Amino acid sequence: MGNPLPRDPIADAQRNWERHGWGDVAAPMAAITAIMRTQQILLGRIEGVLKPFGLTFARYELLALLSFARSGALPMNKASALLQVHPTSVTNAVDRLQDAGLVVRSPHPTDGRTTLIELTTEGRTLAKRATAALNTEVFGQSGFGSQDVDQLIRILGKFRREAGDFAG
Amino acid sequence: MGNPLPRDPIADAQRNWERHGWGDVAAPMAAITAIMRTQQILLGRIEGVLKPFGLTFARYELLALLSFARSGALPMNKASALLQVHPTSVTNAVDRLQDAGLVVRSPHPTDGRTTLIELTTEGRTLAKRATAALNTEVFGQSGFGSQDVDQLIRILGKFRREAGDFAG
DNA sequence: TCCAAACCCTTGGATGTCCTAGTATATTGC
DNA sequence: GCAATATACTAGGACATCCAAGGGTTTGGA
Repeated sequence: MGNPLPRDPIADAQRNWERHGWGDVAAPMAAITAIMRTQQILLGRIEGVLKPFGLTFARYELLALLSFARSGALPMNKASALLQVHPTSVTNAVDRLQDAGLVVRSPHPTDGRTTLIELTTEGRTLAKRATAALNTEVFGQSGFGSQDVDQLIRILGKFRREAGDFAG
Repeated sequence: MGNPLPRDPIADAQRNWERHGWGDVAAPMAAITAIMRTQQILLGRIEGVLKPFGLTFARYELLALLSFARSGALPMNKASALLQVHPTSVTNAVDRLQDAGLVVRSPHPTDGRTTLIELTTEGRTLAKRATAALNTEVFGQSGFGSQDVDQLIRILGKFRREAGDFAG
């Protein structure tokens, strides 16, 4: 699945769009396709780094989120909102993290509907180690120049706000 | 799963990273996380537009790829390489597209190992209609400014080349 | 010539995501 | 106070992605 192609398939697609009379949306199409592909590449790198820890990106994200919560615990619906994934995805991740002994479910003290997810000691330790690995092996050598990083944060931040991700 | 958050969770994460002594990689982490989230938003829009056509993004991509091939047919391994997905993902997509009558498998004329995927007439028609819908409803109103589109294409193009996606 | 290595596709299994529906608990309104 | 509505989580199902392994076909070197 891996050898480099002789030509950029996205640039080719953009030319195809123009050739078929869709020149007005060819550039945004190319930009969006590039985002999809870049995400795929980055996710692959991240999963590769996390694999030795027995973690996937989805589980890592939850672990990291918990590790930054003051108490090390969060309601499931809060985690779902912050991670911006469907509640059932959180249920799934918690099931597996709990099986691995990294988190535990505990009842909410006042709301009987709510379940709290709580980091165990091993969970907290693993989150720390996995974060260190990601920082060194992925974020520290992203391949984006410093100015490009700023541009991405600006452009995508504006996009996310307009898409209704957050107020501000 | 949908109300806007009061604050940008990625900006919060970036602050958390800085607070924990990872200031040197906090910005790339934020940029990468923003790419992941942006991809998720865009994929959601795309799937929403394709749903009425009975297509998913994976199936649409294959259909579109075939519709741009001169002969309307491609070997499966070629499709796998161009779409940059695992061969088994192509097998899966072709199974479903074939069930829907949009493509057919045919043997390669000279290489007995290879299977060609070929568009049917319905497949070609549906590809056209789905592309028109995506152009109008997603690419035509991406929310990215024209200069931002250029920046994204430039930054992500460089990234993909350095990641080994294509030579050039 | 002929057999081992390389290549192509598919099957089976693990994960993750979403949606729909169902159960349990809280909150609201009359 | 009690019924109607809203909220929180989970079970089951549809899809997609990857990896590992298996069976058929081609290629290439001894």
